[in-house]
Amino acid sequence: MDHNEPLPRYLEIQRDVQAHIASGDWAPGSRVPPEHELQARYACSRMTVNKALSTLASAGLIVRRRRSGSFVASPKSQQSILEIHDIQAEISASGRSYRFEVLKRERRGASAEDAERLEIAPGTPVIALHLLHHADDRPFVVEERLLNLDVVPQARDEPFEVSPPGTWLLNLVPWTEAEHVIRAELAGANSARLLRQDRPAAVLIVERRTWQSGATITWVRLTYPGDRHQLNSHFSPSTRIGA
Amino acid sequence: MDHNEPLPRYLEIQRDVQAHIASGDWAPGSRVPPEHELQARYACSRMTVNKALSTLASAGLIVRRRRSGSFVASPKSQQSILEIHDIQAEISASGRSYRFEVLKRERRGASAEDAERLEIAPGTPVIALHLLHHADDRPFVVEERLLNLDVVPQARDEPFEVSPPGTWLLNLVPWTEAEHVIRAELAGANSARLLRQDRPAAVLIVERRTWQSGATITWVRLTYPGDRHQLNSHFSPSTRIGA
DNA sequence: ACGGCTATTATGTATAGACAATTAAGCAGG
DNA sequence: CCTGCTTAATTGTCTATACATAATAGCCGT
Repeated sequence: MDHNEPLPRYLEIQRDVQAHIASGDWAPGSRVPPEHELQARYACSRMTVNKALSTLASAGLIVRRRRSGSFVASPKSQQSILEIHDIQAEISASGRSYRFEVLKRERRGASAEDAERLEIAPGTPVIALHLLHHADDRPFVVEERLLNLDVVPQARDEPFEVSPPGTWLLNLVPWTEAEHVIRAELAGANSARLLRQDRPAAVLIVERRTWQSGATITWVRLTYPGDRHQLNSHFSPSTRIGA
Repeated sequence: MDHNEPLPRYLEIQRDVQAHIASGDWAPGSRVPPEHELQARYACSRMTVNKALSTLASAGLIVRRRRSGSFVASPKSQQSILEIHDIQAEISASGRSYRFEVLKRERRGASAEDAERLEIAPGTPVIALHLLHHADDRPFVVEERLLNLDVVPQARDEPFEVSPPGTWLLNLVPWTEAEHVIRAELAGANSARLLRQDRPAAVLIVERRTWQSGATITWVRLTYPGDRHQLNSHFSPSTRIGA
């Protein structure tokens, strides 16, 4: 068939550890067994374990410290790779005050549109949200979000009064894949009103989907006033190699 | 000071190889010396060489094949990581016909603005270009570009008649870092005219800078009609590890 | 309590050697 | 000339071991 031949040992170990992390079995911040322990468990040499863990470390899934041991990286560190992200953090980082309001919160079975956006079956329970984020009391971005309750059942009764859903999710669920679609549009009546733009005006629309090992966690559409916001991202081809 | 202590051997080798690639000394497709040769040259064990080369391979800078050896990767493979990219390829891939015209081509000493965009000293020789790309004979995107002749001297007398500069660069120079700034604006008179938009209209502006080991290669501003184009990107937190 | 010394633990790097897997290249036979 | 076999080059993986390095934890003397 596909790969009947056994995986190399280091990959076997690597995936095993990865599975523990992805499943939440080993929570962010918790300790990964030290090399000598894994060595015993998998009956191999320390170099083999080391290769597995070093790879995971360079991929950012775990953090390793001498004498202390290896720890599951907090989702925080993943966020920095995206660089387009947590709105609360983004605003706070620029020294402005942050505030958000929930315009709508609804639990429902997925509509046809919801189902397409989350790549799930219609009728699957979801949470639909509309929010408005403010920076220094000026409207900053409109957020429309769908949450897949099959993947994040914790959201079922979460009121999102303290933390906005983006921040809440980042602290709760590690994601393994993301997709962005970005476009420019003329502001519609509704977003212009919410964002207090004089029409005609341009808006920057970011639609993002996030997955955790294959299952869609959330879909979000962010509508920014074009003249007041821009996206930045800086990256290297893959793992950074040079200095 | 900073790091007086010597680098680990494997990093020393890794950077040495990387330097040969970045400088163009070892062109894309050319062969990297086999492990046993580097082992002799650096007077170390093969595992050390292996670690250096394996890292470069996982970073996509080289490709390794058993029995054949290791080869400098073609910049082509790096391109797929950016995913926002070669306009010619993007249009051709969607089955439309591609055509471009050079509206302006000028060689000059960097102006204050040029200098800031390329992060170079004013007066450094640059090439400034204005282009218009067409898909199926409809205007697709306006390109404004600056090329740093210190890094890419080959561009000095390149007429850009066959390939547009983006494609030309991708095939010539490997990049090690890139930065994007994305925003939405109302179309100005000039871009609306070139892109044949009815005003008011929204445009999506992408500004990209590309570096090769610290030196800015090029700055480019792409202006897309907002209603006819969107950016897509799909990615995992860092290097893909799993299947 | 506080400060500093020491032992211990875990990772980081390196070595020398071994065998496996892949495949290009050359060679022999038709 | 083509076909198939053999050889050899090169990377892939693994082991066992060693020493270096960082940092925690505990101890000790004040």
